[in-house]
Amino acid sequence: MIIPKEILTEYKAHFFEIQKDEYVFLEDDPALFYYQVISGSVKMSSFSDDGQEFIQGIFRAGQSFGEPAILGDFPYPNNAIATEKTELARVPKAVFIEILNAHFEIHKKFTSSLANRLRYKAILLKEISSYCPDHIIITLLKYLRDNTEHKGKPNFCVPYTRQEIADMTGLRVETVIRTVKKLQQDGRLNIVQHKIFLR
Amino acid sequence: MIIPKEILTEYKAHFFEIQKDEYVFLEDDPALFYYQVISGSVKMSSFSDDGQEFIQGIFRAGQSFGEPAILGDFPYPNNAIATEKTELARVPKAVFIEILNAHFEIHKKFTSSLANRLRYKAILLKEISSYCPDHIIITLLKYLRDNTEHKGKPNFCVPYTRQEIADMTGLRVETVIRTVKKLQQDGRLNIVQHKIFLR
DNA sequence: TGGTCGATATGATTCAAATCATAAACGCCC
DNA sequence: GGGCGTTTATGATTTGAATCATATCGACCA
Repeated sequence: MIIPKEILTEYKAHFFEIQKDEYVFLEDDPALFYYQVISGSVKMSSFSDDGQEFIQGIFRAGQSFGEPAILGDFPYPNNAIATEKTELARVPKAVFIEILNAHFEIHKKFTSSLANRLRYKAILLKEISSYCPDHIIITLLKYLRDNTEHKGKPNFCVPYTRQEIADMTGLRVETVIRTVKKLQQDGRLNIVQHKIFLR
Repeated sequence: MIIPKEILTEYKAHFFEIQKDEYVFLEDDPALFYYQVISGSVKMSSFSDDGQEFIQGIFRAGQSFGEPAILGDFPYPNNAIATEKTELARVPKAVFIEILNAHFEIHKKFTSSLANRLRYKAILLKEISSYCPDHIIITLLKYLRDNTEHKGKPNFCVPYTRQEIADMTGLRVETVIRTVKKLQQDGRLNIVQHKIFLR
């Protein structure tokens, strides 16, 4: 919970619910609100001219999204859409800034969170630009294993479909399917009933 | 100047000079210091197994680098190397945090800067993963034009070599050379004495 | 003035991922 | 239980950027 619920309430956050596949905001919308996921999950992605989706991030309970646009003062760079029935809290931009100003430790949590997302993108950028699919996918999966609630737990069950992995890396589904299969044959990951496991 | 010189001095920052091609720190070094460029420039990049360089950023006078590692609490993710004779200021991690705590407006500048770098990487990621070289290069050049001191000035002279553009996008020099030439033929940019111009 | 180095240029060839086509497996709901 | 949509699977073919090879240009300097 990046901003504690008491504080959200104290600053009169608006709590509301949206359905699966409902949009929270669209790419290029002016960034007017800070959003935090209470339950469910929200996907931020955009589409290229030929309709290919690129997933920039998926955010779950306790996480915030869209706040880089507020902090950096630019329009939302992607669409935000609920991937299931989802409960959200939101506060207007000015209130969000006010909260940061009043609570150093919250502000610090946000800079830390931004720094970590930056790291994720830096890793992915380097991978995508200089390695082959198996290296990209293994790096992505290991990053996910080591940077979720799972943290170091053994036998990490990858919570994404092959299509989602494709949409996070820019690879095609068929390539992901083939590569994941090859990685299994090489003993670098396990597949049990189509689910991908990484120790 | 993301942290004003008076404040750097007040907190007893260490000012020093390094020569061209001298390293400031290496990839995976523990992040112990905050660095700010006084004059000159510093390149952050890393190398893939086969020796291909990927440039994550180039930082000039007034800009900071390496602070995401401090703020996000992870090792430096890249090498930092001077691309010319360069003057730097540095303060230890704890002092940096202290400065943020004491000065909300400086802290805010850092969150804003992180958000903007995140935006840059998000744009590049999407481009590299779903578009062809000409689209990637035009998007990169336009971003650079609109997000440097240049801001909107007409006829932006791209301050990078074709090799550097290649190393920022993961394309090969030959591809960049060919693509840039094609873009010129299509009238989407100008080349005068090998220098690339974008209106 | 000639020499060296880094950047730009260009053609020929290769190769791996995208694309296209089609099918099987699974989950879900009426 | 049967039908439908989503996910996974697999083969055949295409394609465009990487790779390899080589040449030219320009700046700097001895």
